Amino acid sequence: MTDSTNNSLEARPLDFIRQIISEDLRSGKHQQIVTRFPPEPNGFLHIGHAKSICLNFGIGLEHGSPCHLRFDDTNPSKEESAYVESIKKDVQWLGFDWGENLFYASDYFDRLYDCAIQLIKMGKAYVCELSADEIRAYRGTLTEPGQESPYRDRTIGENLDLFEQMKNGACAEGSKVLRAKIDMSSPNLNMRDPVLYRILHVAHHRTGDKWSIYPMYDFTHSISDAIEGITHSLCTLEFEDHRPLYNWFLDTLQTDCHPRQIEFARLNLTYTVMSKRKILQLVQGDYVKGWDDPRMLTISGLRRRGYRASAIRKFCADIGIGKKESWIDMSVLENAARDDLNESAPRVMAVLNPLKVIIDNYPPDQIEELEAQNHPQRPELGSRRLPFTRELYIEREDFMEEPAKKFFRLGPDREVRLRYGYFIRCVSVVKDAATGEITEIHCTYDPETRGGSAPDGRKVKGTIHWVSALHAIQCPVRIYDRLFVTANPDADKNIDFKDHLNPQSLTILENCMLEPMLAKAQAGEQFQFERQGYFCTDLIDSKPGAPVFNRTVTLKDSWINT
RNA sequence: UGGGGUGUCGCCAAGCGGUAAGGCACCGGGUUUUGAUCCCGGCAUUCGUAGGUUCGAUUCCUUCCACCCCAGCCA
Repeated sequence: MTDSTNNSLEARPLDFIRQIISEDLRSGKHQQIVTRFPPEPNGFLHIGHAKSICLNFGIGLEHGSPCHLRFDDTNPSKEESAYVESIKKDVQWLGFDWGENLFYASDYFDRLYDCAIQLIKMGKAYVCELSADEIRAYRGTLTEPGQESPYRDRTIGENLDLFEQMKNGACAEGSKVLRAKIDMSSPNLNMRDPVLYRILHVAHHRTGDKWSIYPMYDFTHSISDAIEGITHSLCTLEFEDHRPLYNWFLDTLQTDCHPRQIEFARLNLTYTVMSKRKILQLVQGDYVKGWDDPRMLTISGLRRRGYRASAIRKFCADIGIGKKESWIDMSVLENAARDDLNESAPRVMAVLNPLKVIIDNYPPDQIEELEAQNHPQRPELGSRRLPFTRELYIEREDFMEEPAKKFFRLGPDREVRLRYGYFIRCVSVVKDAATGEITEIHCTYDPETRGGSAPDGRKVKGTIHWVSALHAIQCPVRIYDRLFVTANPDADKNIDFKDHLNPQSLTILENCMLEPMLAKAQAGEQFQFERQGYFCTDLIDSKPGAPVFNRTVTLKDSWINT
């Protein structure tokens, strides 16, 4: 099994980035490669980040080369150390290891400052006192060139002096910025004298109040990559326009290392939103219960939902890497979870919506123990014993008083198999006189069919799950569904994406009846509830002896589609 | 109307001048004490468009079309 998994992985063709890397190694351009995952600690990681993590760390694993984890912490007004911790936890949980290579852009603030001084001395940077609005106005438009700032031709000495003042906290926020002197008429707006440093009188979660100026992304990122000896700097498509600027910094400063920036398409998934801004709105507006709400496609939400890291890695491998703006169907993610859990999750019986069954001809005080396999395809996972008694619960959906045409389950005078139990036949139905609701059904069992097969060879169309009423444990099960009802919640700019929220994304079932061994389930343990889906005990809300279950994903169901 | 990108099956995605891999989804059939899994089979004479080069083009050239990104002192 492991072999076939490896083979299929090896058989997978290389994506365009891995092709470039292979060629760089083959040609001798690089002896070793170094990649990096550079998150900004301003939120939790989500499935889109997982794509980048699997790419960067995956390449590292494939080549026995390092992949750095570097926090791009240059905007203290939005960043927190709590996010740093959650990001480290999630990357680790996904199964990746940065080893000694944990870095922060803020560690480079001194060197970045030196680079800025260097640019000023080269006449390639200047202190500009235009306001933010003026800078925008001077930048020009997409079709018209910009105008040069009146401060553009200050002397080097003047610039040095003013930048020093900015650094010392002598200037008000917004009063000055340091800008690169490139080309105000460049068709690429990023080259129109981009801002390098802005004044921010904000304490930084790592450097405290040492700085009152903070470097901007483009400047910081390119130099940080060079400092760390990154060979391939992988980022998403929207940075394509920034590549000339990335290169300009490294060329102008003549750094020893000049990484190659390569852009790939970010992940879009149907029935969800991926932007941090929107995810933050869902959290802060209490549309979900926190960053790790199991409906969220954050790494922590998926973990709580019951996804294993291996499922997320498989998903990332399945979707590939390209430059085309793509929308991956949610079913691909769900399928990755099923595939992964099908192999590993022990099978168990759980009745979500109980209907009492009384077996009239079963001795009232008798308790039998019936053997059930933990995983029919993997006998090495062993078996367990299930108590069988006169009163049971079955799934309400498994009984129809007037069975539909292809309904294989229980109905009046119909016989079905209780999984690992007996064949039972329904003999009568009891209803609530007032509501007409079925309150219990009476059946008879065939003692000859113990274990589930008939000596006379007769067949039965359906096998249903059950649980002994006397022994079942009652506990809540949370049924999660997709968070949005439309495939692309933010397709229409005139409609708030939150209007597409699925009101049924969470249903809490309070009196589910589960087989007794589940009382001992450990937090985070995954199971297959036979014929229902994959479920796990909630990491947060489960108490010892009182588990709370979350539905990770349903089983495929060809009946429901008929 | 400036610049940068992208267009191969419903959704992803291989293909790198020699006659369209694979996954998801879907549809058949088989096995099955989970209507699950598993197993077989089907699923683009066609690669955004129109031309050109070539014995031969999804792959090279040109035209046009469509879509995405860029005017933060965010990343």
